[in-house]
Amino acid sequence: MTPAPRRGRRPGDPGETRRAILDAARDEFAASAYDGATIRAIAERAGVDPALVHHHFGTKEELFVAAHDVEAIPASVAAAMAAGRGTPGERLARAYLGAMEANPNVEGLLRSAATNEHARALLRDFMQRTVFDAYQDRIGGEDARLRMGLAAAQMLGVLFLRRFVGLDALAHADLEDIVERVAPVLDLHLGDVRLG
Amino acid sequence: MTPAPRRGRRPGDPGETRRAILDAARDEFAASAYDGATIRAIAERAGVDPALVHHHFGTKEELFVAAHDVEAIPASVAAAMAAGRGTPGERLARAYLGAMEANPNVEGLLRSAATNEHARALLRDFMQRTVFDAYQDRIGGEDARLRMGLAAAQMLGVLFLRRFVGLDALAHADLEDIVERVAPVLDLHLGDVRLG
DNA sequence: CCTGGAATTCAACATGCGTTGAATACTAGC
DNA sequence: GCTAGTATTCAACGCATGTTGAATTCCAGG
Repeated sequence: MTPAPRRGRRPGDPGETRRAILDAARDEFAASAYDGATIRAIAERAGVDPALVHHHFGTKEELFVAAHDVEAIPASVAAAMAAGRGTPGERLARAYLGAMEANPNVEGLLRSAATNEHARALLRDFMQRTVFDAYQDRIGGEDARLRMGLAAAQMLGVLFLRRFVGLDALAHADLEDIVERVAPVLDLHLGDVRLG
Repeated sequence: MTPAPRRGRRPGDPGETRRAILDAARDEFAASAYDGATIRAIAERAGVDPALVHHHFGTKEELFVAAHDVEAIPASVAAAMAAGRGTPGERLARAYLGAMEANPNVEGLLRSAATNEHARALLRDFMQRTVFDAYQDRIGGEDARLRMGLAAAQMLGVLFLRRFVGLDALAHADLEDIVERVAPVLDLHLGDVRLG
């Protein structure tokens, strides 16, 4: 009994439609990665014609970039870290693993980075410029970036096996349980981090 | 001046063509992952018509499975580990990281597991049945599988950032350098492993 | 109230994909 | 040496995809 969708502009705020498309794109990219996600599927999820997606966001790559505005993430992670309890490693692990699991952005970006050149560049720049640069001077030593990379690798590998591969041992484990075990690794890699 | 390829069977061993196709498939899957790799590209890489790929290996999924016969990997890894030097963690790290970097199989499987359901199942089964089961009783404790998962996550995350994302700090680092830093993490996760 | 522009759908396009069936060339068993 | 089967290419089908242009409906400014 859904009334046949008619042509032409609708009454109401077009900004809402824009947001709906962005949300749909985030979810679809997270579920199927860049190459697997189709404009048609995103449009359907948003209850909209595929052509409208192009009208608002241009090409598929531009939509991907628009949907993965990662600049907002670091602030929320920093807040979670400042409010956290335990050793630096524990607070880092809880904040980052939590953020990665909660944010479809991150899942979409990671899934796509494994296959798509553009997503790869986006993730690389995000990690290097937005994350690593921010911690650079709070971590001693000349090999600071290598050690940050290894710490990131531990957390990212967990996400990979937990969400993408679905490895039983990790997929069914409690996140706090994992945090407890990942924390000492971060402390080992990073040494004494001064947070905040 | 390449002679126009003529129709019909060629003189010589057809097994060689089969092998060429398998090699091409491995490389192409490693470079572009399951969804990105096309039968046409594989065929071209092997210097062969796309239809021949189907004739020999059936559907694309069947080709993927045939190209990723991972059963042979554990044996070579075990050998590298037995001959290795250093702590258990060091030997594990060197053997597995080395094998992952040397084997296009692994790269293709990992890249594809991020997006494709079938590859995911293949990798999951490989890790659980072929790797984890083999170490199960050599590692103490009830949470052995969780700890193995975390150890695997550290190594896998390194590969992900190094090869897929191309994170500078890891991509340009010497592998032996990484081995030295990953080793204590494995020892931390796994405790005292009895190798061999 | 009228008019220019923005939002929205529809229909279609070109392209690339996995796959198939027929046609041809070689090989092995009788 | 014939004959059944296999290896190989060619041409094509059917489908899904990203993208575009025209048609229609609403909104905002004069």
